[in-house]
Amino acid sequence: MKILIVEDETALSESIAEYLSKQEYHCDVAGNFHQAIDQIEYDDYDCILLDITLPDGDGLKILEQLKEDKKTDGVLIISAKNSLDDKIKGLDLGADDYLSKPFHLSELNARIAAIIRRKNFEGNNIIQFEHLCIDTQKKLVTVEKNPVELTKKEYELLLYFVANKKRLVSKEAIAEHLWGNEMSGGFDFIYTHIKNLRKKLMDAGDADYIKSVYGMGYKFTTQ
Amino acid sequence: MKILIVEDETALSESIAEYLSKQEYHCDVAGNFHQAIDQIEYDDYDCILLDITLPDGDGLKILEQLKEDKKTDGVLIISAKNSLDDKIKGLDLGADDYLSKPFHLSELNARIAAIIRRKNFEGNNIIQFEHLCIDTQKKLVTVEKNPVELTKKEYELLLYFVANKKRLVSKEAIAEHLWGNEMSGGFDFIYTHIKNLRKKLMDAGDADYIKSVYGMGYKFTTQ
DNA sequence: CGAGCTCTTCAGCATTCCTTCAGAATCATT
DNA sequence: AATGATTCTGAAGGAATGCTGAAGAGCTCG
Repeated sequence: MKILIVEDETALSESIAEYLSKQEYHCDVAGNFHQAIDQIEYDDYDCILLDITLPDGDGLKILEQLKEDKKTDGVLIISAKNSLDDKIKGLDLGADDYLSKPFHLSELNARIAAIIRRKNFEGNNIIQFEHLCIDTQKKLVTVEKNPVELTKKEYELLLYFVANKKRLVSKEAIAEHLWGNEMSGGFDFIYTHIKNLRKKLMDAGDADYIKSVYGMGYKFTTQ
Repeated sequence: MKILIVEDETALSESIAEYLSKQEYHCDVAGNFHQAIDQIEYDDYDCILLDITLPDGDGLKILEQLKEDKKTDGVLIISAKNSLDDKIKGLDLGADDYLSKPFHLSELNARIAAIIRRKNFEGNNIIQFEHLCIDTQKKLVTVEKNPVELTKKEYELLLYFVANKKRLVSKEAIAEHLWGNEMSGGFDFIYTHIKNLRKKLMDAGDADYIKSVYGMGYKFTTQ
């Protein structure tokens, strides 16, 4: 579960990040408007904590941007402005919830849990990424509505990629995740599995989701 | 790790510098208001030890200056004035911590370690410098929001430059850092890597961050 | 036990990157 | 301006990494 914290007061964002990290969330912090836009552009988050009062651009503008990209799911607004007006504006723009400063971390935690629960329930165990669709209950994978038949390892590999979509993952990380760091020789089997997964996905649609990064690893993304 | 010590009592500043140097910190000393301002302007520090009671200007003024430049991160105030009033003033102006004279060097060390740890945690994901943005987790580099694809060595080189931004770095230092002082011939590979890195950064944005200083080395900075 | 599938190993090939080098360009000094 | 030192550039060989297809090993199920 990845959470983006958009907050200019470093003391606050830090303590939130520290607290949430202990709750097994993976946190990124953006301290200003531009960082936030960049992060949102390059990664997908399960939940975004958004401070409306940022120094270099109104947090509401970020929300507008998110609305354009249809990514407003899971946005929780944090703000010192607890006027009804702001609250309405925020929720109008598609935010999921609203929390006024100051707040207890435990309450924040509860709200986040609620948002994520709702998102998961809504998504009904179906993970979607571009034209790729994974039904984790039926273990059914489709690309552009064409079914893709994967082996167990290929399926696990795909899930790992999707869970870390748009992120660079090293071969070591993949190996550790799929084989539990019992590695004998080199990374030959990873090459083979990736080759096979790639082929199956490209046969179904014709986009190569798996990008190789020389000397670094792989990145599951578009283009 | 670079630390600036702003302190007029040379006996004290010297013993601090000596102690911290042994802890693998790189120390600069400023003995008065103007020296401090110059140093801060010229270089970036991971931590600034600031004595409030300076002869030619109040240390708090330095803090105000730092606040204007938004560089108050990592400031540790040292002062004989241990009144609550001064403490509050200092922390209000954005200082991270406050230490009253006299103090044990070991305590100073602990506080510095805490500050640097916190700063690193903060900067965990994103390093930003002008229009350059480096996400160290995703290993994603952007200039003016354009992604820049770097090779391993180029990426390491960039990280080294950014870690020593605004500082003159010699070819020898770069070589030692990237190749671990196993050098065969001249510095031809550095030339090549810098050329390539420069080209990629300038293709993405159009500012040359890497300034060559004839006979000295390089400086990563603007203009 | 053996057919069918999956996982792993391996060797050869392809790609990308690192380094080297020579010549051109730049700079400081005379 | 001329000189020598330093830096930049583009091209090319070699090293490292990744990809591919095929074949063997392991597993499951009738």
